[in-house]
Amino acid sequence: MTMSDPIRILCVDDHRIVREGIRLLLEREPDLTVVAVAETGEQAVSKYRAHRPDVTLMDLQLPGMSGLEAIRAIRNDHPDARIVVLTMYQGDEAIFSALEAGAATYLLKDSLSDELIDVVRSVHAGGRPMLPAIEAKLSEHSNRPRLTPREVEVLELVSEGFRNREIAAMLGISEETAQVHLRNIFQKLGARDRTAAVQVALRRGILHLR
Amino acid sequence: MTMSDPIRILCVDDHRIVREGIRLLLEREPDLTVVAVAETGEQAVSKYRAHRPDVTLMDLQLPGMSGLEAIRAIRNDHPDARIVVLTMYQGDEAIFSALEAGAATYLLKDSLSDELIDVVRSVHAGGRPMLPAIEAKLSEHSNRPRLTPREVEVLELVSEGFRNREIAAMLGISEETAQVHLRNIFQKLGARDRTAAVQVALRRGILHLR
DNA sequence: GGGCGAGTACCGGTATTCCGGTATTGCGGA
DNA sequence: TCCGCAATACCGGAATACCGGTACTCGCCC
Repeated sequence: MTMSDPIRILCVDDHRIVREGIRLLLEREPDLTVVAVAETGEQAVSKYRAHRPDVTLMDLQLPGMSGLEAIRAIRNDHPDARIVVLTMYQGDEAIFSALEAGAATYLLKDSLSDELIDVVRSVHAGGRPMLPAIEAKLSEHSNRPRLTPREVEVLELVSEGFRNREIAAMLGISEETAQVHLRNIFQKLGARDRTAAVQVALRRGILHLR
Repeated sequence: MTMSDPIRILCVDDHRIVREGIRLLLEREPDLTVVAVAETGEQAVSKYRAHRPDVTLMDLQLPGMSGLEAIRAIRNDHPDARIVVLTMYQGDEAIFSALEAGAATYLLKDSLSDELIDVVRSVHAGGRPMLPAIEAKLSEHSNRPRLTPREVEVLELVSEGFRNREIAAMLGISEETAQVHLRNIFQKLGARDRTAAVQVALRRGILHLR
C-alpha cells in the first residue's frame, strides 16, 4: 500500500470552513489527497466527471441540487463511483435513501477523524464499512412504513403552510384525496395532526428545512 | 505581535470531525493555539473556567445546554469573555440573540478560513468585527417584531404537535389565552396558521429542531 | 388472472382552529 | 403619573381539519 498511488478524493460540502478542515484532516495521511472540492450538487457532478476521484465525500445538505440528487446523478453516469456520505443528518430516512441512491456508506460528522480515514481507505478498496450506530438507525428504518412519493409531495406542501384545498389545487386532485393522503401520512408517522407530522418528518430526514 | 504569546482558543462544536478540522485550520497559524475543546454547553462552561482562553469559538447547535445558554453562562461568570459564534444557523433571530447574549461576533461556517483567522485575532485585540452578510441579517431583524418569551413557549409546544387545549393546560392558562398568543404569533411571523408559523420560526432561528 | 399497493374520490359527522371583537391586570419606562 | 406592552380571559361565528367508512382504477408481480 505504501507503494501505490495516493487515494484521490473529491470533497463536497457547502461550508468552506468545514471543507477546508476536512481537507487538512485527510491530507495529514500520506496515502490520501484531495484533488477537488465542490460546494453544490451541480459542482459535485461536474467535478466528478472532470477528476474521476477514487472516493467522493458528500454532504447531503447542499444549496440547490441536494447531495442525494448529486449521488443519483453521479451513480447514473458512473455506476462504480464510490461515494461516502459525510453529514450531520441522523434521520433514518436520510440514511436509507442515501444508501439506496448508491452511497457506499454513511458517516456522521461527529465520528472520529480516524474513523473517517479508515472508511475512506476501506471504500477505496471496494468495501462498504458500516458503523454500528448507522446500522442501528437502518434497522429502525426497516420496521417503519415508508411514505410514498405522492405523500412526501403532499407533506412538503403542508410544511409550507398550505391548506388542504390549496394543496389539492396545486396537485390537481380533489381536496378529499389530499385529506386521504394526509390521513395515511399521520398513520405512518404516528402523528396526530399536520404540525406533528411535519416535525417527525424533519427529524427523520423525510423533509428538509427550506 | 510576533513577540507575544499565542492566542489561546477554546473550540466548542459537537461534531468531532468539524472540531478537529477547525483545530488544524487554526493551528497552521503560529500565533493561534487551541488549548481545549468541548462538545456540549456544559463542557464549554467548565472548560472555559478551567482554561480561561483568550477567545472561544462557539457553535450554537449543541446537545443538552445550547450554545446560546453556554454563552450566557460564561458571560455571566466572566463578563469580559470573548466569544465568537461559529455556526451554520443563518436565522436573524439566532444572530441577534447570540450577540444579545454577549457574543463578540458571529461567523457562518461557510466563511473563508482566512476570515475566521482574522476575526479571531481581531476579537482577541478587543474588536467586534462584523461581516457584511451578518450586518445585513441583523438589520433585517431590527425591522421585525420579536416574539415574547411566552409566545416562544407556546410556539414550541405547537411545534411538538400539541393542541391548544393541551398547551393551555401545560402552561396553566385558558385555551382562549393560548389562542390569543397564537394569533399574535401568526401576525408577528406573517404566517396564516400554526404549521407555517413553526416553519418560519425554524428558518429564522426562533425555534430549533429537537 | 388474481392480489396488492398507490392513487383517486365521496360522504357524514365531529373536533379544532382561526378570526374579530372587548376587557382587565400589572409592570416598567417617559 | 400616564402610557404602552405583555399576559390574561371570554364570546360568537366561520373555516378547516380530522375521522371512519366505502369504492373504483391502474400497473405490477407471481
